[in-house]
Amino acid sequence: MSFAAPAAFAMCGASWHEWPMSASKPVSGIGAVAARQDIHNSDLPVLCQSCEARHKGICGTLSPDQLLRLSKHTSKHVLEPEQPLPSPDSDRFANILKGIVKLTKLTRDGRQQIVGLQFAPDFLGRPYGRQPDVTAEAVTEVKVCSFPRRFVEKLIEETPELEHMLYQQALRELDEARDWMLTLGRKTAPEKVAAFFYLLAVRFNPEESGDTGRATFEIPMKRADIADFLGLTIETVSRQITKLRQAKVIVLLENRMVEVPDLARLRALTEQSD
Amino acid sequence: MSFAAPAAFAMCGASWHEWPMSASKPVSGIGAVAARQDIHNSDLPVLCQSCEARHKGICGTLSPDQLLRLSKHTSKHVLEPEQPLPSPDSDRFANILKGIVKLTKLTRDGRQQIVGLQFAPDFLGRPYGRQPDVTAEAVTEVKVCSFPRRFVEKLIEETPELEHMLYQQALRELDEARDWMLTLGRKTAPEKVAAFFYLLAVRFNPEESGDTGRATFEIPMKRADIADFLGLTIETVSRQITKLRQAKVIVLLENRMVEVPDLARLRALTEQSD
DNA sequence: CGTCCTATTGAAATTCTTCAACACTCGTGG
DNA sequence: CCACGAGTGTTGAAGAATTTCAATAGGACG
Repeated sequence: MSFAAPAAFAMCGASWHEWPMSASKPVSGIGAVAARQDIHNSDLPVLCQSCEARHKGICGTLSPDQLLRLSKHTSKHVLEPEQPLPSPDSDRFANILKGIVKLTKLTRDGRQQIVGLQFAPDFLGRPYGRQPDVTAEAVTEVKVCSFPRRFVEKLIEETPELEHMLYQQALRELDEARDWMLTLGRKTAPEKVAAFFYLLAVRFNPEESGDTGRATFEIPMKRADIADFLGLTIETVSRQITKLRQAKVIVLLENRMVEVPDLARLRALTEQSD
Repeated sequence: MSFAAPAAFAMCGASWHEWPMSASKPVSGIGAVAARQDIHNSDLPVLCQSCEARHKGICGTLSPDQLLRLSKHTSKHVLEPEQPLPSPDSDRFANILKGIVKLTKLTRDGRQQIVGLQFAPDFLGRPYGRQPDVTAEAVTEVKVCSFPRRFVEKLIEETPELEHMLYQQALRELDEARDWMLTLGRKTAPEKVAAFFYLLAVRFNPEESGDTGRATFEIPMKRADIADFLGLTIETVSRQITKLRQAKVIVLLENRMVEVPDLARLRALTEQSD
């Protein structure tokens, strides 16, 4: 099944703030954050009640009153793969409810690097000043809530808990970015591709990441995205995948479905130690 | 001139928490942050009064009372190049008062990647949980104030302004990390080295970074550090520096002193557009 | 003066990219 | 029903960029 984009959405060009707000449904997530667990569904804006991100995400730090005010400025959208989201310094912020979003950077001659992958319930936006030259695009089908930048910034100022949660997310992203810098700067193509699959395996099979087990998952992006993530060419990625398959480290069920029979073996390839 | 390390300091091994606290002088920075500008020097702990970081840094967000309490747990240290600092998840946090600190990551077989460079008055530490496998080392001579992790964490909890400032720093570091990811993943060796020199030129000559001017600065690290920063080998770095010199984009006065006659020309090499 | 550390340079080897051809899937329209 | 084209992925061969290995030079220091 799939969530079809609203018709009006098809008119959406490259810029987020041109989104037809009339087509949007206000919505928000409520959180199961400790301090707020005593809030009942009935206290909340109608559209937050059924929000997929209710148990996590920034909305969990907000009071019912704040949620209500926010929901008045909120719109919910579905994006198809490749559709642009507000760049992190645009005039709208957003919350990912479902799907994967890539943050990319470009050189003048068109070389591209993915500098971040974000999943639900991540917050998308760069409070306080601009983040130069970063573009956000849907990788998979993506559902988001979006809000006016100004409104969220005001909310942050009056809600230390919200800023706290955003700080946590920033720290997490920073950890991930630095992990990836080691991969980009110092690892070989085989290691990079193995690291990518290992990343996916752990992300999508968190329970069995005891390293003793197997994992099955769908590669959520096309080869070009993988290449842009790893700092390689499509061809090199393809060749390395072929080698992993020949070595029986992975089994490709379809083009996108992968089975890893032995996670420990895959992880070993992540970082050659000889 | 140089700040000699205290004698007791010479015994300091790889781990920060073994620092001889008896040899430390309590100290702290006070900030010229708006909300606190009405504070007089005389209200402050003696050692904060002469702190080099007084006009910026995290201490600027603290009340005189908080500063006083903090200063009781604070020690000041001088580190020589290559000396380790507390890794970002150790049990001590710190504030850089002077010098440059590198954050590095290692693969099992010893390949190294610098994932962050920090300057005064940056805060060193990773509140809330661990940052796996990151090491911090002095690049130049470094002066720091250090504090017990627990104490700072408590301070953060009770001071939203402090958390705000740390959030700002995290966002800045994230921007820088992502900028660098583009360089690591998608730029050629000549571009990488040019980007490195451009970074230094802008950092150390911020006034004249109007791109019309010249810049003179000292490369604050050795070739091995540059290589680890750029994801290259020492030899490649050396060769690219030679080429920049031959092309008269830079003039090497000594091994470490660099003059850039035309910043715009250097910047152009940062990202080939043909 | 010898040693250690840092930096440079050259030549060979390797890795990755580039260029080019081909295969597969899916939807459209004849 | 099949042909066509666009989008995606794979594979091969040649070329380019970077690393590796090895040799040398300069400076600091005892």
